[in-house]
Amino acid sequence: MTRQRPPRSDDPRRAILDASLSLISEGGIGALSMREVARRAGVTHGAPYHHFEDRAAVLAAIAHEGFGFLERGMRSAVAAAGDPIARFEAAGRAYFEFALAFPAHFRVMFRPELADGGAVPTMDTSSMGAFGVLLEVVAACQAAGIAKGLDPKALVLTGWSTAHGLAALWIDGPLIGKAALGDDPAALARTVGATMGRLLASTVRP
Amino acid sequence: MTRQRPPRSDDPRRAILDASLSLISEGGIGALSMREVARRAGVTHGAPYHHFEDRAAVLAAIAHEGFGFLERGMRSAVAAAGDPIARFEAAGRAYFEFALAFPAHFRVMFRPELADGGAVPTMDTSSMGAFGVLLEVVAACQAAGIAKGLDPKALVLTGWSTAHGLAALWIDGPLIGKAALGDDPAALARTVGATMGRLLASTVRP
DNA sequence: TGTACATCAGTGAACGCGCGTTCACTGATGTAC
DNA sequence: TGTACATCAGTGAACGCGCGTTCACTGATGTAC
Repeated sequence: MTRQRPPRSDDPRRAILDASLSLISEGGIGALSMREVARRAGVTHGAPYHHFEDRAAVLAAIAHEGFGFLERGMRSAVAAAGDPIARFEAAGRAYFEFALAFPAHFRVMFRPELADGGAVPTMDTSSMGAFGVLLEVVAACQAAGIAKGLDPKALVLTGWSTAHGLAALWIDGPLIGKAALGDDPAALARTVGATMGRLLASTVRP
Repeated sequence: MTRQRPPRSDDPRRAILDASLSLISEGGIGALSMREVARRAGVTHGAPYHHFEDRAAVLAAIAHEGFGFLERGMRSAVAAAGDPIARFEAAGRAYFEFALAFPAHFRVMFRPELADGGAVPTMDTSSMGAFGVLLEVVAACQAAGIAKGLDPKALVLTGWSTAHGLAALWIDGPLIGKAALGDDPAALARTVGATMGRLLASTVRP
């Protein structure tokens, strides 16, 4: 049988993506330049075009990878949590932790207008996985008597907004109230998660 | 007494800011170019430098203006609302409505890394006004027996994150679940606001 | 009312720069037989 | 094992472009007296 051909060097495509990600982490999407990426990857500026058609294709690849990471992170966090409210909190915290761990992916995923016209998958299609996780979690909450009177989709949107807002505030600049609440992101996530959890728990009449 | 000298033309500084805002609304901060601004304002590319020292100064002026709009919007919305929970909802909705009404300001305010190094006021100082509004509202809630057991600052952060997240998702691209929830922003704000309000209300034992 | 001056907004040429992208080419590494 | 060929990653020169910023200058509009 025919062997798979081994990569000729250590995955040059990956090297270009990684250089792009570090550039975006440091200076935002605007700082992503194909020439600087090539410099960081230690090649000449023509080389990246062997792996990506153009700059937009690099952004599209990053967004695609990011949506995958996000969904997998949320799924495994939810699976590891206990009761329904804990699962809801876990989903939100996984979202936030994804943003912390992959800030460049996060930035690209939610700025489609910067991708030069539609190369980045729209959230309506690509994010359905992560959206679905939240829907399942909310359904489990309501089956357990939590927040029974509320529209499940409204609850999903509220939870998503909260997690996204906290992540965006953290990533895009000095967080409001950072001084008052501490600048430990894990603590912030715990604080907000616990607040939402307590609010949900209070909907259950003993 | 000496008359104030009337403006020589119709506020050219304003014209430059407005051209910048429309550019940012359409293509993000990256689309703000001094030369394109001049074109839109109908002047040559040297003219804007009579009114702003450089590109970063334009962004700083926009951010400053935005923080003012935001605080005033939240204050008047809160003042017009009734009971404490309604005031909390009103503050969050005013935040979202500000982002809808002034998307370019909103983008600039929360992307300090793009302002070329600190010309944009940091949120820790400039946003204290809006932050203070939320703190007052939460204090009023707790005085009325709502969410008594929760840390007020945690509640403020949670509310802020929710409003910011909804706004960021709306502005930065196709909102998750837009298809499921409708694409009317006012309805979204009502949905999320009402959800938070119901959660808060359920903390009150009759 | 008239004259001298100051200020202001805008002009247009010029600077140097980094960028995205293309392209003919090189050299190394693999496969087929 | 040896030879011919294909593929792949990278090279480096070249293209045209829009950009931020500077600067000496013009002309209109105001003020002082």
